[in-house]
Amino acid sequence: MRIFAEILLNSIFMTAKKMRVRFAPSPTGPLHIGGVRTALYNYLLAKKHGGDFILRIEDTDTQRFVPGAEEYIIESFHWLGITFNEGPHCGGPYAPYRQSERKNIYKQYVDELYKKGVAYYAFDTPEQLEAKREEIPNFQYDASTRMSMTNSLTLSAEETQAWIESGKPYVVRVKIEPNENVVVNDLIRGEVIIHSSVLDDKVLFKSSDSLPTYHLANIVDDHLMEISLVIRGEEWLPSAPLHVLLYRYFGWEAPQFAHLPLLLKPEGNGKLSKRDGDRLGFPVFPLEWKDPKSGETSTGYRETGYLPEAVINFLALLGWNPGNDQEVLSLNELIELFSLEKCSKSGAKFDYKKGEWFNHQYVQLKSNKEIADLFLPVLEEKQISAPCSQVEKIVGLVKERVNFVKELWDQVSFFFIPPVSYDEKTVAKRWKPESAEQLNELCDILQNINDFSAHPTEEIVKKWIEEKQYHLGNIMNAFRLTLVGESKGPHIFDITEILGKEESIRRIKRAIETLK
RNA sequence: GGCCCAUUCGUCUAUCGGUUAGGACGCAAGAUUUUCAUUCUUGAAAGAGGGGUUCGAUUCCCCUAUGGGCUACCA
Repeated sequence: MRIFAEILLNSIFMTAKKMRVRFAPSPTGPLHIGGVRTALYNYLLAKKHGGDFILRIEDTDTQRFVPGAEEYIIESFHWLGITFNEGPHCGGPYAPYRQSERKNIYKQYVDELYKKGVAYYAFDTPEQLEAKREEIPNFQYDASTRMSMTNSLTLSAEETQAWIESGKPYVVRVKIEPNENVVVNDLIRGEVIIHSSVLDDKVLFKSSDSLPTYHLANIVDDHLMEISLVIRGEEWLPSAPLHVLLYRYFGWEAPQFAHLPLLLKPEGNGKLSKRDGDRLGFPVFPLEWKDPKSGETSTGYRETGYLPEAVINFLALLGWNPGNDQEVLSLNELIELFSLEKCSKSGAKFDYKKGEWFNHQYVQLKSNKEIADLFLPVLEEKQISAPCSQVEKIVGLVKERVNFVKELWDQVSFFFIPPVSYDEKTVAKRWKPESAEQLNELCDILQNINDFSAHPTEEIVKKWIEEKQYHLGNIMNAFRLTLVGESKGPHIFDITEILGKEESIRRIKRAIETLK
C-alpha cells in the first residue's frame, strides 16, 4: 500500500507537474479545528515540494452563507502563520477564488455534460422527491428510477425546452451509468472501489440560483486551477467516485486524492463538535467567534492563550507522525518531515490534554522577553504597571510552571499585590510561636544588607540562621509566608531581590502585626 | 436500512511475518527542593473476537463485532 502510494506520488514528479493543492472551505461559520488540520497538511506538503497552496472559498450554498466567515477563515490562518500562494485575499493567476464570483463559468460545463449525454435536466419538485422517498424506502434518483421521474430523459425534447424556457425551476443531474466498478486511488487508503450502481444522479446545477452544487464547482475549479492533489476530509470519500466519474466525463485528468481521517470526540462517540469543547473546556475553533444570528460566542485557541506554534504542532501529530519519537517539531521540521504515507487511516480522538502539554513546551521555548510581552496585557487588565525588565525577570522565574501565559498571574500576583491575608493552613503549619521574634531579628539583618540581590542576601541570612542555631526550614517557611501569603512561589531570595529591601521588610512587619 | 472507511496501552501513536510490542499525553509512586510547582526516576497500562495462510502472525486473507463517514436542489 505504501509502495503504491509512493509510486503515485512519484508519478507527479515524473510528469514534472508542479504540485498545486488547495483548501476549499465553505463560509458557513467559524473554521473547525479539523478543517485547520486539513489545511495544515495541504500547506506542509505544498511547502515540502515547492508547490502552491491555494485558498478557494466554496460559497455556492447561498442559504447557509454566513457573513464574516470568510474573513474569519483568513484571519485564522494569518494567526497560525499558514500562508497561501493564491486566494481571494491575495489574488493569483487563477482568480477569482470565490465560487460565487465564478458563477458564470460553470453553466458552460453543465451544458457540455448535457451535450455529451452524461447529464440531464430534471423537473421534479422537492415535494415530489420527498413524496417519492416516503413512498419507496431507500429511494435513490439513479438508473433504476430516473425513467419514472420527470426529466429530460422521460420528456420529449420540445417539452424539455418548453419547461426550461417557462422559467420554472429545474436542476441538472449527472447521469451515472450503472454496473461499473469505479476505482478511487487514494494516497492514504490505496484503492477504494465502489460500484457505480450505488451512486445516485447527483444534482450538479440548480436553476433557482443559477449556481452549481459542490460536486460540479469543485471539479471544474480544481481542473481550471490545475490542482494536482486533493487532500480533504474523509467525509468526502463516498463522493470521490462521483468525482472521478465527472473528470472522466469531461475528459480531464483527475488529480490525486488523499482522504484524511476525522477528528473525533475526546470521549464517547461521534465526531468532534463545538459542544465537546464547551463541555470539557477546550476550544474547537482557532479564533473566538461570535455567531451573527444567535449572538452566541465561542472561544478560540488564540483567546484561550494557545501559541500558534503549539496548535500547529499538536494538530500535525493528530493523525500523522514523523516516524520517530520526536514530538516537538517546528513548522520547518514539519515541512521537511511531512508525508502522506505516515498519515494514519483511522479517526483520532481529540486529545486536548496533549494540546495543553504542547503549549507548555512552546512557552518554555520562548524567551523571557517574548513571554513577558505576551503577559503585559494580562497585567494591564489587572491594572498593574511594572517596568518591562522587571516583568521579564519575574516571568523567567515561573514560566516553567505554566501551560498558558495567562496562568502566570496566579504564580506572580504576590509580586505586585502584597498579601493582605495569610493562608490559614500555611499559618497553622509554618507560623511557630517563635516566628515573630525571629523574623523581627531577620528584619534587622536585612536592613543592614547593601547589595540586596539574591545571592549575597541568601549568604548573609543563612549565616545568621546558622549562628543563631535556628531551624532553617522554620525561618524560611515563615519568611515565605510573610512575603507571599501562602506556601508557594519561586526561590525566596529571588523574591526578595525583586521586591527590594524596603518592601520585603514591610511585608515581614505587616505579617508579624497581623499574626501577632 | 444501503454503501464506503477504519480497529495496538484510557488517549495520540511506533512496529512494513520472528521485538521483553517502543515513545508521548494523562495517571500513580519515589527522588530532589527551605514552600508550591518544575524536573528526574520508576510503575501500572494495548494487538476487538473467531477462523484461515505460514515453520512462525499485531503484521497477510475471510467472517463477526465495534467505531466512524456518506446516503440533500449542504459543503
